[in-house]
Amino acid sequence: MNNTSSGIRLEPFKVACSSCNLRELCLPVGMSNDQLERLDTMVATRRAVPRGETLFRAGDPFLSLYAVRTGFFKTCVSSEDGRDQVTGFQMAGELLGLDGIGTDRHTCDSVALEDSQVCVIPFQQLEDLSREFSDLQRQLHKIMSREIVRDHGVMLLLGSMRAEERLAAFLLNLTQRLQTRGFSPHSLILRMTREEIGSYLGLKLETVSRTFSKFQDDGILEVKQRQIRVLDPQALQKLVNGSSAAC
Amino acid sequence: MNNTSSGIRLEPFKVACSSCNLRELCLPVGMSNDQLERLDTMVATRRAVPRGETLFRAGDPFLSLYAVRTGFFKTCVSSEDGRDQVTGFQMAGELLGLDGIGTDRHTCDSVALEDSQVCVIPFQQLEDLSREFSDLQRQLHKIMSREIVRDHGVMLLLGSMRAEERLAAFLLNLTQRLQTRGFSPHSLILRMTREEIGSYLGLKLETVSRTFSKFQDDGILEVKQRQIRVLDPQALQKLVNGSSAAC
DNA sequence: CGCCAATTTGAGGTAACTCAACTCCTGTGG
DNA sequence: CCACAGGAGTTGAGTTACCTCAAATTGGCG
Repeated sequence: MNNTSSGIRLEPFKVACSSCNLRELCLPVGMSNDQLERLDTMVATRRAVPRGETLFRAGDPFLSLYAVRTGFFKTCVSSEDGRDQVTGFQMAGELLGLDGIGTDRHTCDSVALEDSQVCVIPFQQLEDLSREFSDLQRQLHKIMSREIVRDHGVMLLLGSMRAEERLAAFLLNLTQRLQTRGFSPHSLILRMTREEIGSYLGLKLETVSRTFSKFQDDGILEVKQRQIRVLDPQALQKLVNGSSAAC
Repeated sequence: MNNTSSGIRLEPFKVACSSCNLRELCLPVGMSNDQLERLDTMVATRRAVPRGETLFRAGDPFLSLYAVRTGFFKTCVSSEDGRDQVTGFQMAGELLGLDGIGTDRHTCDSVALEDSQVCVIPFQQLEDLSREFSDLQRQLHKIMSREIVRDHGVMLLLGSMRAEERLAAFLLNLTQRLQTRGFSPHSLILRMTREEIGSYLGLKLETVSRTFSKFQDDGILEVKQRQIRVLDPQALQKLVNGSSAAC
C-alpha cells in the first residue's frame, strides 16, 4: 500500500469494477459489460483505512456503502452503558454500511483490523442505477437478505451453542470465506484479538483462549498465536452439527 | 380457500393499501395516492393463517413477502441437529419473508401465534414497481436495513446481557411496538410461551419464568400467566441501560 | 369435569466467568 | 545488539449465573 508518511492515498483514476478481480464476489455479480461500465462511473473513489482507524462510526450520516477491496474489518454496536458487541467481520468483496440505510445514519462502528482499502459506493446513485438495471437491484436485495440470514445464524449460535460449538462454527465460517477467495481452508491468520472473537461469539477472551487450547490438545487445530492450522476440519463440522447427529 | 366452518375467509376484493389503517406502519409509508393505487393492484390477495400454522417453512420457494395485517407471528431457524432459535416476533404492519430473497428459498419458519391475516406481496412485482417509484424502493431498503439493525441489537442482547436485562429489553421492545399501534404500553398480553421467549432471548423457559417472578417480587411487573402489567417502566429501562449508568 | 399443556418453584450441578499471575511477542530506543 | 515496555495470550483457582432435573400448580378447552 503505497505508504507515504500518513499512509493514506486515494487513487480515483484506477477504480473500476469492470477490471476488479473481486467482481464475482462483490456487488457486480452477474452484470453485463454495459452495466459494469455504468457501475464504474458510480464507484469512482477508493478510500484507504489504516489499521485501527474507523471507516464510519455510529451516528455518522449515511451517504455510501463500502465494498472491501483489500484488508479486514470488524463492525461493532455499543449500548449506552458502554458494553459493546462485535456484529461481524468483513473481508474482500463484502459490503459495509447497510445498517445506515434505515435511519440515514450509521448505527455501528466499522474498524479496520489491518491496513485496508474500500470502494466508495454513493448510495443515492446506487439506488438510481438499480432502478435502471434490475440485475443490480436484485443483487443489492440479495446482499441485504443474506446479511439478515447471516445475522439469524449468529443468533442461533449465541442463543443455543456452547463455547466449543461457537468457536468451531466461527472457524469454519472463516475458512469457507477464505476458500471462496482462493486461500487454503487449512491455514489462516486471525486478524482479530481473542477479545474481539469473544465479543462476536458472546464469550470472554479467556474462554476463547482455553477453547483454542482444548482444540489443540484434541488435535483439531495447531494454534500459534494468531496463526491457525486446521488439522481436522471434520471434527469442527461435527461440533457445529451437534454430536447428537453422530449416533 | 373460502373456509366457512373454520372461520377463515379471504377477501381479495377488499384488500387495499390505500384504505388500510396500517399504511403508516407498513410498506406504503409516505406514498402518494397515485402510488397507493398502484400498490393496490399489486397487493391483491390476503391469506389467513390460523394459530399454530406456518405461513412458510425453511426450504419453501420464495415468491412473496407478507405484511402482517392482523395477528402475531414468530420466525425460527433451526440447525441440522434440531436445535432451534426464535429469531423474531412480528405484529401488525411488519414484513415477513425478507430472508428468502437471497437464495430464492425461505431460510426460516414463520408460525402464527394467533389466528392471523397477512397481505401477500409478490416479490417480482414489488421489485418491478420499486424500479418505477423511488419512494417505494427507498422504503423497501429502509425496512431491510432496519431488520439488520434490529438483528444487531439482538446480538448485543444475546452476547452481553444477563437474564434480567434480556427480559427487560424484550418487554420494553414489545410495549414500544404496541404503543406505536395505539395500545397501552403498561398492559399487554403475551402471545408466546415462556419457552418461545426463552428461545428468542437465549434462556431456558425456567429462567424466563423465574425472572418474571423476580420482576413481580420487585414490584416492576404484575404477572398473571400471559397477562402482564408494567408497573415500573423506568426500572426496566434502567436494567437495559446497565445499572452502571445510575452512578 | 377432567385432561393436558403451560407455568412455577425447588435443589443441585456445571459451563463459563472473574480475578490473578505468568508468558510470549512485538516494537522501540539506548 | 540488547534491554525493556506493553499489549496480547495462556493458564490456574475459585465463583456464579444459568442450566438440568423433578415435582407441584394452574388454567384453558374439549
